[in-house]
Amino acid sequence: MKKYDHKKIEKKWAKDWEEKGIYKTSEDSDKEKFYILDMFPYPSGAGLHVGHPKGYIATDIFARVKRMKGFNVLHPMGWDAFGLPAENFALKNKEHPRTSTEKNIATFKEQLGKLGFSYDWDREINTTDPKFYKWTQWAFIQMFKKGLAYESYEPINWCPSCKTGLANEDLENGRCERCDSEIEKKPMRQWVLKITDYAERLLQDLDKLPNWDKSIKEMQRNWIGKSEGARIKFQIKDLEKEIEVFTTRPDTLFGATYMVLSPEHKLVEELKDQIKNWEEVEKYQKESQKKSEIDRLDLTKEKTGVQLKGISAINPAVVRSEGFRANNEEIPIFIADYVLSSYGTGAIMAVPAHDERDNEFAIKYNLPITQVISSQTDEENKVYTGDGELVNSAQFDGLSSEEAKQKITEFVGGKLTTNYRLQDWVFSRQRYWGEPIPIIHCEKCGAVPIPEEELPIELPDVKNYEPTGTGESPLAGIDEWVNTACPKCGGEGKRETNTMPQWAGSSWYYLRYIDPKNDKELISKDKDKYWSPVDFYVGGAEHATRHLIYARFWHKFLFDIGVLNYDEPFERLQHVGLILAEDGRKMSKRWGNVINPDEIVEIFGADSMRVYEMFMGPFSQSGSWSTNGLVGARRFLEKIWKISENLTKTSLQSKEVRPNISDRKCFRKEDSKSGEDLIRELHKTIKKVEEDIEEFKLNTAVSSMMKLVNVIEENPKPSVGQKKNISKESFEVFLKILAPFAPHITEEIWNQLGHTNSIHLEEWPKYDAKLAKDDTYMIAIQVNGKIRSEVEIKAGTSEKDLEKVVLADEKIQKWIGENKVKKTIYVENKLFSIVI
RNA sequence: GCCCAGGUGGUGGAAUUGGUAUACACGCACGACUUAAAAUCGUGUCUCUAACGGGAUGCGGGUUCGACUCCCGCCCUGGGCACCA
Repeated sequence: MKKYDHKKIEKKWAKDWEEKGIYKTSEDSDKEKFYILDMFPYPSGAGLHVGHPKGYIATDIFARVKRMKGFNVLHPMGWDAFGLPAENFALKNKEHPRTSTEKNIATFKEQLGKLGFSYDWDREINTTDPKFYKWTQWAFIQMFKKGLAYESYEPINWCPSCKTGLANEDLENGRCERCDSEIEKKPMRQWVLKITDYAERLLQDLDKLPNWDKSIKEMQRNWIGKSEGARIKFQIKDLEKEIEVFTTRPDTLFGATYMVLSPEHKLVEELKDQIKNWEEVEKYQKESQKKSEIDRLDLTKEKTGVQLKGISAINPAVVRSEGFRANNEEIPIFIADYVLSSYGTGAIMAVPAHDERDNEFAIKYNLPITQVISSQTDEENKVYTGDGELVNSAQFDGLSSEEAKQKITEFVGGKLTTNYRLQDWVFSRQRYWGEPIPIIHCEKCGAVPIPEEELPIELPDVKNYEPTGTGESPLAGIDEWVNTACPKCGGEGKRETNTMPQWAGSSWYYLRYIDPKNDKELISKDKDKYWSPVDFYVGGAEHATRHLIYARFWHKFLFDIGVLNYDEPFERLQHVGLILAEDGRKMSKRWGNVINPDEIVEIFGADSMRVYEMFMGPFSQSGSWSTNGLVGARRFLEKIWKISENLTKTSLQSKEVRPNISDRKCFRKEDSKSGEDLIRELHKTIKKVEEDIEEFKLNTAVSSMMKLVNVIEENPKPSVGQKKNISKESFEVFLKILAPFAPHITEEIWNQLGHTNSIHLEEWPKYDAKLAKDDTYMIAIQVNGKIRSEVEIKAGTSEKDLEKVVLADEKIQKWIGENKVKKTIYVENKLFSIVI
């Protein structure tokens, strides 16, 4: 018997497929299209580990099935190659990010090449390719022209010792991870995209996406964070200044007993001369800069704040209610870090009777707590955050919260508004390795976009990747590049030296695969019409909010300016769970627990790895790698190899016409004595595998095929001396459903069985619905919810007939005894329950 | 802390979505083959009990003839929290 030599087989067929180009996508628009996409990888220097391909394997299986079902499939791959690691690598090793990136891509591509993926590499894209980022820059210019890109001073984390901006991830307890210096917030001129203009649509259109994971939609809803409320202005006493607050509870306005500004609020600076305890205030502002938003919002941490002494605000509702002027008309103003400048107006009215945080703060600083919504509990100082009937609210007493929200807002000249937690997107980085922002600054004309015909603005080479010390990008040091003419007036201009964030290219890359060579436009109308949207998008759950919201935003924008025909990019979305190392931690160089797929492919073969990764567990769940577990997948393939060996020995003499798989005759009874059972099992398996793949339950698809193989092995041989336990035709049907999972071994066996075409170009087998069902069932019999016996029935037995059999059952009679049967319940073909 | 997932044998997991809990696989034990080992094949493998039976799906309660599944309250683990990719 020949050995299952995976190395030889896998190499042979990988070469063959490439030569024949069997996975090339066509533009044949008569066929129905299917666009299935993986989130493209960042080609890091570390290469692939066994976790990366999990999602790629699953989409590859799906793509292969769709091809077999006759779809024109687009299944491409590319590289998200701008980003910080390449730049840091360049800093250390003085190697241009372009060269290190190219090397990494080559490594990734070689590794992926061993895993049997059916990508159409003619459509490969790379975000760092000027031909690609020309269109990233083009899209930015369109946004600029529509007023969606603007400049603003935004705070960044600044390390005064490294003289560079830092990501939140590079911080450790508010200190620089590298040099341990304390971080400052430094305002930096930034380009910002007005994604908030799209907040409502991004939220509403989630309803158009029934085939997205519910949890991801929920996370996006919360990220967008819509809340209805009002903006209300509070006068500062004796001064010509106002504080505007956003509140979701204007109905509780009479209960506002103090106000809080975020420490960064610009009024604080403006009121410097009136604030008597300025030193204390300034100190608090500095302290709060060090805290992250997460710390500031932590409900378990004790609230802190400082009163702005010397000034106070007037509660507009109280002051306007004649005869109601109590001592709570004038209220103190605080700054406290539990109020964020990025949310609402950066200022709140505090209602300690009806808000948890305000309540905690009020108790700590001994501030009055005025109940204005009646609640069931009469407990003093108890927070009640629900709606209810107004009390202590002058002429509004007795109204419901809902009515009062509108009436009180009106009464004080406020405005009912909607607020979103979503913030505008800071879209510039003071880095080298990113897309140059195509803007020229002119003293006369301001920020001027570069004329479209001059795109792309290529990233120039720099001598030095070191931070400039001013926080500007290394590009700022290249005078001959920076200094240029203003495209509008021809006068002196300076190029924008900020680059785009790594998210830019990934916000629209999926469109480029559709039309990768188009030099005239981002995408041609016809191709967009045929291929869009992406039918199925698979990737990590860590992208649930940012990447997926950014991409939806760009897509909607491109739709609005007429580039695209539909306003949602991804029809179906599925997230992939991580593969952790055997020790349960993330795979990382740092822990020394990385498993390289090259080794696995070498020892066990790509097919075994593919089958194992799908079999590990539910696709979206993370789990630990186990090389032991992989052995099971390998054994499964070896069993199949063995069955095929027996087949080729004994059955090749029977020359068959190509079987018509929908014809039940092709599963011949002569398979064996129990051929009928085997045929049923085969049809059940086709059905199960097909349905499971559609639902992305790839683990149970594999297990059902394993079951079938066990049945084939157990199946008695038809006669002495003959080793065949399944007919060639039936086995070939099985091979076809296995082919998407294990493309190499199935192709090899298919070839050995005498076929000259590729199994991957075969049609997906159709199952016979009648044969995919059992003809007898075991019915469990319960008495008062406990299983007491079981009976076998033929399919189609009526409930009445079954009841007779059940009640005649000795064991059941014993359990019923003298009791009366109150009720019976029949679950078809499963269970019969008796209640006594 | 907030948002989103998840918790089932020694291990990864299955369970037609309220209907026989532990499919499939790994591991382990015993047996067959072998001079021997590996590989392969076969048998067994949640737990208590001599048995009849009983108990188990993170913990505590509830709804139901019936709960891994639904509801309430806890505990633990993972992902995200806006400059990681």
